[in-house]
Amino acid sequence: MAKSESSGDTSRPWQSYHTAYTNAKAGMEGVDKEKVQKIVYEMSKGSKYFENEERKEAFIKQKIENMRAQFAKLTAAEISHYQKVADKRILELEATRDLTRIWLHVDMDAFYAAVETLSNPLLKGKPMAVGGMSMISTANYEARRFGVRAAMPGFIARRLCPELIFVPTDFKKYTYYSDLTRKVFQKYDPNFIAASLDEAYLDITTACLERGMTGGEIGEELRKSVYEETGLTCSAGLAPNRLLAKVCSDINKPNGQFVLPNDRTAVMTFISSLPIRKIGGIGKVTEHLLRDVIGITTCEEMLQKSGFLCALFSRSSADFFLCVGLGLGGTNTPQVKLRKSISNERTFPATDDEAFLFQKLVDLAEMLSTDMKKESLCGRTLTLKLKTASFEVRTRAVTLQNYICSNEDILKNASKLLKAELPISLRLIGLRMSQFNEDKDGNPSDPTQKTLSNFIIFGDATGRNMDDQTSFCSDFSDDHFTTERRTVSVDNHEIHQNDLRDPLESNGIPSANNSNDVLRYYENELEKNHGSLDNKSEAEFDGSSLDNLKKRTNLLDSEAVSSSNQNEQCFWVDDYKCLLCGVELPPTFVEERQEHADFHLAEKLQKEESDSNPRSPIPKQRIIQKDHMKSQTRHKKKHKSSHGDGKHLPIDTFFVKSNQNF
DNA sequence: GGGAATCTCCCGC
DNA sequence: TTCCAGCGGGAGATTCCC
Repeated sequence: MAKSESSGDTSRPWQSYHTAYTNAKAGMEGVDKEKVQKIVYEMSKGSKYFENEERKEAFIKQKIENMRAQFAKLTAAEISHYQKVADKRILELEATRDLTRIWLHVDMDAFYAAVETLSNPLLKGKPMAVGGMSMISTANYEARRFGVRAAMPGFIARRLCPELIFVPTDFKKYTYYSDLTRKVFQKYDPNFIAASLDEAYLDITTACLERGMTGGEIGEELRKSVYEETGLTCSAGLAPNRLLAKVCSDINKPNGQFVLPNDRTAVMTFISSLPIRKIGGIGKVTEHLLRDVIGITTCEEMLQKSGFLCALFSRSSADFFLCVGLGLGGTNTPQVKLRKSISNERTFPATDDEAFLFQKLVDLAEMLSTDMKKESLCGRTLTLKLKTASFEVRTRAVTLQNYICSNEDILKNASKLLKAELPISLRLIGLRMSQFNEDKDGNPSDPTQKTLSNFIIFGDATGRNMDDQTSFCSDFSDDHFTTERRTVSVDNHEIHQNDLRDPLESNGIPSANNSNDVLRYYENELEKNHGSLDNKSEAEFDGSSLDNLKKRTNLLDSEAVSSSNQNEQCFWVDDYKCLLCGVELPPTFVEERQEHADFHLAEKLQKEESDSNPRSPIPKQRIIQKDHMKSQTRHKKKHKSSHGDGKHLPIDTFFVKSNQNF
């Protein structure tokens, strides 16, 4: 959605609509790019996705503006200083150049699509994509001629190519063929690095020496061997390091290879006109930042403008950019890296149906637990990922006292995180576990370090056992991250923690396989909670459908999970009339009702404040409200900072990639 | 101030 | 008709506690 610098022609707005799939990919030469852009734009315009892309684009624009302002403020003395810093760093990096290794990057051609064609020859020669209407994983070369490519929604792909054949993904099949290719790779480098199912890096220096062959000859032999073993073609790139080998493998795709000699001049010539976007780790955002702030579009310019890179970016980012300019990349075989996290996520039609959302959580917890057990993993940081109906992504994490891997433990903690976000309309839920037990033997460790999480979850930092704390953890008071309130007053009626326990708590967790059970369980819980309120005012409830029940109990439920909804003073007579002032607001006016309730709450607080004895305790509601505001402020601040400060580029990308590619 | 936890962002396949 | 994934990695910023 980049309404970027080039979007001057308002009669052709699609020209500024840049997405991952409007960029050229191998096999897309000759595609009418403008036609594709126009179709993609027309089909996306007005959607929630489109609106979110616009929001994201605005943030990037702001980032660029911030960095431009910094750029403009640089004094002559500062520029001179940073140039010296850069020159020194370039010399240091140059000294690390190693031209003794020969790296080969092998990339299978349209892998998933090729495998599918292999198992169904009728697909041969026809435009085909692997995936579904929502998203396609890859497309064969026939489909790419229409502009269809990976990471494109299927419905757009079909518009571009009406005769497109869709084939569902079958990872078992791809893994099988991937294993076959890896057996071949192993012959050339037993320590090869598998980057994905269809990509690998091989250090073939030893193979070249032992066989008296050049890198190019080995590349040809390896590709032939892969074809013989699998019936699939691949492309290869040969270069002195992984970063360059990766770039090279894309040059003669499909079924070809490119050799970059182990010679400094050859490397520097190769890199000189190379667009920065070709480098792994430089994506859309980084490309825009470098181009629009400093005017860098080629790798060579990284060196020419090295002083500005050092002035505007963090040390590690600048280092990465300078390495790119010098054509340096990884030459050593890195140690085998242990897995850092494991996750599951699922997309579904956007909904705010809490029973549905909790059922999704049940499913995800079970999947995650199964996956963790398969790999003998136990972790202590659980992250809940949410994508709202408007495509906003949120994550909420908790670090636990003990390492966990059981379905029950995951669910118990995940549901607490989710509860704190309700009510919410979501289109995706994900669960990720990290901070694994290092010994990987599945035995829970007992980290005794006192942490904020311990405090939050256990109410103290003594490291008491979770089971001992079950009821407390399930208490909604911990949703407010406080330790003192074990009951909450609702108009003089105390709701005990057990009355409001987590519907997915381990005691009585419904079967993950039976969504009806979950729904029934959830409904029971609603009714239980509701019962407490019934004591207050029978007149409010007319005992009708579950939907009405849910609507009516929403108020109370929300109190239990969100500190923003402390509207105890507000009751809706006949489900639409405020008991306090008589204003009529139907249940569908959720936000308006909330605002109205907040108004009464504020009114009440004001009254309490003026009436209260200065020495008496602060009213509970105020504590809650304050907690909430604090939390809100924190989120707002983060939001602002993460988008407002263009100085620090996410280095991770670079060094994640540098780890992979160097 | 340091360390841990949390959250967001970026990237690639 | 359908209407933008799932997974993994990690840096940087911020907040909080000690």
